Amino acid sequence: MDITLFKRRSDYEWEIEPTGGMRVPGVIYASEALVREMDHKVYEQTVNVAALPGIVQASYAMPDAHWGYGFPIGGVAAFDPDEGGVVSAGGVGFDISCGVRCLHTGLTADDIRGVQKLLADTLYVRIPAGVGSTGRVHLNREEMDAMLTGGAKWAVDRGYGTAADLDRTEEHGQMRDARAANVSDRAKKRQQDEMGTLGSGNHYLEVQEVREIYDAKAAAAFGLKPGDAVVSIHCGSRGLGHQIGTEFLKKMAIAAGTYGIALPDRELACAPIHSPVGEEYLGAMRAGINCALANRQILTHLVRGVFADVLPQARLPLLYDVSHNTCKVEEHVVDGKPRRLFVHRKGATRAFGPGHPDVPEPLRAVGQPVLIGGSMGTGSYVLVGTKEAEARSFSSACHGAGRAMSRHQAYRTWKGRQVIDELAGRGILIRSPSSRGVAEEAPGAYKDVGAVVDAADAAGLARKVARLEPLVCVKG
DNA sequence: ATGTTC
Repeated sequence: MDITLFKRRSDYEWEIEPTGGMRVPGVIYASEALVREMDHKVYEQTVNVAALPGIVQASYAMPDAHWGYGFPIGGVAAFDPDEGGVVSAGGVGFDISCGVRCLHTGLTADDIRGVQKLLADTLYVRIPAGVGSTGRVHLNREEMDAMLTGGAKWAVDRGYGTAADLDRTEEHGQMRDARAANVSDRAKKRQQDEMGTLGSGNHYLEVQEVREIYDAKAAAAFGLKPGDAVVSIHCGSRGLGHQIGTEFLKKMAIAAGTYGIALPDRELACAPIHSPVGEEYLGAMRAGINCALANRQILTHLVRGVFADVLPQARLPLLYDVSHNTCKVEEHVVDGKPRRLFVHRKGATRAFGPGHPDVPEPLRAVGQPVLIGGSMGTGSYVLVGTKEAEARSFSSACHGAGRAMSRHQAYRTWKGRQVIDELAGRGILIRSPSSRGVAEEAPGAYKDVGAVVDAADAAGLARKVARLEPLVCVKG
């Protein structure tokens, strides 16, 4: 990307001054090197979002931003319903409430290495992964609606996990104001056999080792120390979320015309927050959030079952569960005044700072855990929310490494077998139903996640706490 | 991301 397009606010904050139809500035948080590496489409899309009605403060892009459908992936935008603000399905993303949860194990990485192959094989057999994978949980109409309303709480009520898990999940595991009736029969049908499944693409389940601690106080509060083994799960709302996104993009394209909203890009289809379509989407999207929360909760139960058999001394309490594809109603201070805003985070993680009432009490003094998934070879990070991010990004941070190479290019560059062998040589066991998927997810196809989290840290969006490296990875 | 193009 051409760096001269930006006004440099600091080494990690790059402003696009408002011109043309832009109602607010664009702001990209990244190092100069990351901005230069970004696709020019990130610039265009950040500019386009800034032109939407009711946008507040700025159109933001996180350090891992890349080209998405309409909104950039790694985009954050907040809208005020009282100023004509809109909600956009493309501003949430197709995989509604895709996110990451991290579980302690009470074990060390050495404990894992003793049974690493057995653990990898058992996880692979018991955790359904891949395109169209189905699970053991099958929902009739009544249970589907209960799940869409109840989220992770629904799952816990049916024996998949414990009440303590809910204390460590955003929204306490149950998104309010979800409307199962707003979710189409087709979306429900696609999901009826897909609960407790990982899906495909960049979704994964990993057993990881805590390799480095950057913030001793936060790490202690999070219960992380070097050599600890943890389990991270990255997945979302599967076919249901995708179907909701697809249907509402069409409805919003029509609604935008009806309400006379000038769209700089057709993909930015949106509707006023308080319009019938806007409210219908919000109810369905919240049901999609509950689907993703329930899905990760059932997967957690499956993982605990595997550990009970392979490493029965293990205990797997939840550290935290974050979603990085959402639109949520939050109170934020803008120009000294608190306002109720609809915050879209698409490929961006909520990152509440210390003292925020929505951070679980045992963690509140240090801030919300921010879980960042990396690639199979380079590992992942745990960060913590900061006070500064409130003013900088509506308390948001990056969500992952971001692709540096298209899936197709990665498929042409690597063979799945080659990636698996190379990682095995470094002590990382990969299990996947798709050799092509592994090639597409080769570590070399991703940006350097370390550079991304360093930029997030330096920009004050969140602070680095720990780095995790994979021992076992089940890929979809 | 996605019953990998309704």
